[in-house]
Amino acid sequence: MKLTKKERQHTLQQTIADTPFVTDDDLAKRFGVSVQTIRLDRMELSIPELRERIKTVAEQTFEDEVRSLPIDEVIGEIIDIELDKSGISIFDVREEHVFQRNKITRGHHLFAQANSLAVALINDELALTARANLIFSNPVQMGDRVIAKAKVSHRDKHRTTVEVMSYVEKTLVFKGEFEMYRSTFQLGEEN
Amino acid sequence: MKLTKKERQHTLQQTIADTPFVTDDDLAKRFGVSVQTIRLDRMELSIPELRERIKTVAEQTFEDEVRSLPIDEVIGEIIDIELDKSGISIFDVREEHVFQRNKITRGHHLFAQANSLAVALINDELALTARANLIFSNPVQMGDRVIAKAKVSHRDKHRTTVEVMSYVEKTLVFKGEFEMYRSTFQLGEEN
DNA sequence: CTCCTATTAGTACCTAGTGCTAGTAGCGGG
DNA sequence: CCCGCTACTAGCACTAGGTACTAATAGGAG
Repeated sequence: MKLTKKERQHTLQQTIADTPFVTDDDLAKRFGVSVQTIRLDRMELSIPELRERIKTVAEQTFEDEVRSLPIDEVIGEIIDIELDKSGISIFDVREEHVFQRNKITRGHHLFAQANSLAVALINDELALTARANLIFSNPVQMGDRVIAKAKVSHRDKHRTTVEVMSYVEKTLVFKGEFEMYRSTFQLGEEN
Repeated sequence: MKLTKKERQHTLQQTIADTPFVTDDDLAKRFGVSVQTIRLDRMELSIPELRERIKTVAEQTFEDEVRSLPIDEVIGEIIDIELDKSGISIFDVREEHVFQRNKITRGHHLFAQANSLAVALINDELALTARANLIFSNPVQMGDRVIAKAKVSHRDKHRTTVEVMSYVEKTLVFKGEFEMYRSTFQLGEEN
């Protein structure tokens, strides 16, 4: 038996969300209705045409790429940064970041957020972590928003020490001291 | 004065690389030639049409999204383990684990491997990292195989200390001391 | 029986092209 | 001076994957 309009529209929405590169023609065949019906459905649900959907996805990538040039490969979103001084990043803990059994955030994600932020802070061509001292003071649950605050505490010719404190609400959940190695040649101008 | 064919084609290639969402019409106006000339240029340079370019970018994103989900559970492959005593895991460094600029492994992947191994060693329901002391003694390149060896060095009622040494060939690249917190209630069977 | 909803069919038009044929402008060689 | 070559331009038919619109039909509720 065929689906009702409501059922079909609901399924349609799901199908397009899962496989956005599908044409009206494909959909019509899949649901056993005419192309026009699919078009009416899309209109009612305000789903744009295939080309617009593809374009949106592509534009997203392009924006991401442009944005990710300087603040490259960061875990968590950097919301404020002053090079060689301080920075703040946000990391929302989702399903894939926790232990399945107890829904507690796996330590390496907190480390990754803090370490990424520390790397981003360094105003040099090359920045590598040389040493780190970590304290995981409180477990972080799924759904928590972790705010990491980093501050450069010491700096000499080749080494920069960064202190990162990560909080959920007002609670300190992680503290890390990162000794970062910098390359000698500095670029000076950066954005 | 106008550009020669060679100059135009070279600039065209650059322009499309920079702004892939540009139509032949736009390009024709930009270079002061006809649309047909642009089409001939694209053919000679085997540059696909706008829609194909957009589609390629979009497909890339879509694949990336799927791929980026599982930074999951155990990082690296555990090849030997004796609970509460010692363990070994292998981690092959690929493209997605390194900094784009210098192809050096990002620190959090080495941490993740070591920390995962430390967690796996603990024969308890709940194992959380409480503290860690890390030394990244040598940079790890793309393509390297990192072998992490973990050993339990100390154990009391609630805490277990695990020492992890990671090597590429015979070179120590990472050393970590993990203080792990265990839950009291033990299950015995685990994998 | 009539109104309403759901669906289908068909037309004109759009964009950003491909594929093809044909024409022109300028230049060098014989 | 015409011949041939390269570079460029123009036009037409056709394509996919649509939009926008009109019209027709089937089936049920009141």
